[in-house]
Amino acid sequence: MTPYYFDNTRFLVAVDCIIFGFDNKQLKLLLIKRNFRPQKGKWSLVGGFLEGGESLDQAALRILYNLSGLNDIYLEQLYTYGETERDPGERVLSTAYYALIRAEDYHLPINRESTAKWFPIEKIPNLIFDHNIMVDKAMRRLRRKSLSQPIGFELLPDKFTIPQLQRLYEAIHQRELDKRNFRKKILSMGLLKKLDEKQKTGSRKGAFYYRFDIEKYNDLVSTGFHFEI
Amino acid sequence: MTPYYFDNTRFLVAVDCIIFGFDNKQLKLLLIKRNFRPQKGKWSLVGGFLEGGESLDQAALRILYNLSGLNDIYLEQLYTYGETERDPGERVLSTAYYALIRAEDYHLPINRESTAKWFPIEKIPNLIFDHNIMVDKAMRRLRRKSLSQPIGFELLPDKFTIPQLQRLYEAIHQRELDKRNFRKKILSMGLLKKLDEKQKTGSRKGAFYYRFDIEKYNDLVSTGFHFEI
DNA sequence: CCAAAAGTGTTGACCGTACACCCATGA
DNA sequence: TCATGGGTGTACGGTCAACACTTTTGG
Repeated sequence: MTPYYFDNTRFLVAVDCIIFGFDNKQLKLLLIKRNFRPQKGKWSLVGGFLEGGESLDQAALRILYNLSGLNDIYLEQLYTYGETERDPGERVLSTAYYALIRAEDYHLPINRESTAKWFPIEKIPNLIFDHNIMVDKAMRRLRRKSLSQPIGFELLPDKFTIPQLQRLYEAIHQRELDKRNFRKKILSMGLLKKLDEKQKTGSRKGAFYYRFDIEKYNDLVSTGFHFEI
Repeated sequence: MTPYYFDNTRFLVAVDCIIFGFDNKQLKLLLIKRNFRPQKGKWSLVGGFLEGGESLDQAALRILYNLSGLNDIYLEQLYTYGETERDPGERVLSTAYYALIRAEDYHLPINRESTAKWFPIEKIPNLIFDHNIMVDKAMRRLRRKSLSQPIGFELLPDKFTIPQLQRLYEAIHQRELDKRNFRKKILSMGLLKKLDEKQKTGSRKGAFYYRFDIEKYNDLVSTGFHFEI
């Protein structure tokens, strides 16, 4: 590579991840206790610095993999924060990503147990720098996306019940939904395959499991599809 | 400032602007002929490198100001492109912004006349690097935003007529709209103030001018407002 | 047999869409 | 007087929201 641009300033670039999870009741966020300066000991998003040979997306995947051991995480770039004083230590740009992970897939690595913790989204503590702003933006994006794309399935196990899915949407939108209308709407899209199996925990009667029909989804996407809860 | 992060790689960061304009018929994009290597002579978005003391937003404003002399431009960050090989000259991250400018406000500076040019959005040439991808994303964002926020007013003069506004929405969405339904919808939001003055060019009868009612808009925004065309 | 969650339909209000004719005026 | 774009109302169909009772079964 020939260097063309020698004269220009170079910058540190961080990647910070807003990691959402769902435990069948609450929408949660994974935070860590920062173990280096500045602001050591305060809660923060999971993050790291962009390295020389990797793209931004790759850096986000690396950071998530190091934390969780998971590889196939739903991930989307959110925004890049570029205020000059956002990190009091030194000037750092930060590209924020948000991730959706299935609680069941996730097991905290032993070496993280002491420092990483899930927080319900209504109880996020004060975070370092501009991280609370990032969380707010991620929350708004998740709400919006969940209305026009079936993004919620990334937060649920492979097999799930309609009441489970409804609780997820209620957690994302922080309001109660009518179960008749919800079921009607969801099923009318034709994206769920009903299984012959029932979930027996959580109720006497039991709720049928469903599976997300990814093939039908891809068909619909390719024909310009839009769905609303 | 104490340096905390010495060990990490630093990166060149560019800011590229997708500049939309509207001339009462077509939606247009302002492009420039690149006058430095690599890929000198090819069409490109307007851009520049982020400098030491400025935020990303400030860099975008500086770049727009240098090109147009305009200060109060509608500007929004779009996405940050971080592939390692996106610039064949050397590794450069690029944060893309999109801007909406009123054609009437804009006069090309003399020194740019030979190199900057408006292109109708249906006729965008091949651009350098990943700039066509940026343009596509900006176009989709503009379409989406125009449905939920009255963003279109940024592209029109202070006083405008309903048919003018309709032509803008038709250009953004690339489909024809019914004029009765459009007028009904737009006026029902109560965001337009009718003036006592008519535009006499463009038709025999003349069309009443309207002005965007920013105060009512702010009221509505603060009460959680959503509008669709 | 009872508590607790799953499952099921109907109706009225509202909204989006389709559609055709008159108006004002400059040339 | 005529060509051109501006301006207006109605009716239909589909979608959203509100609403209450029955089913299943483990304890």
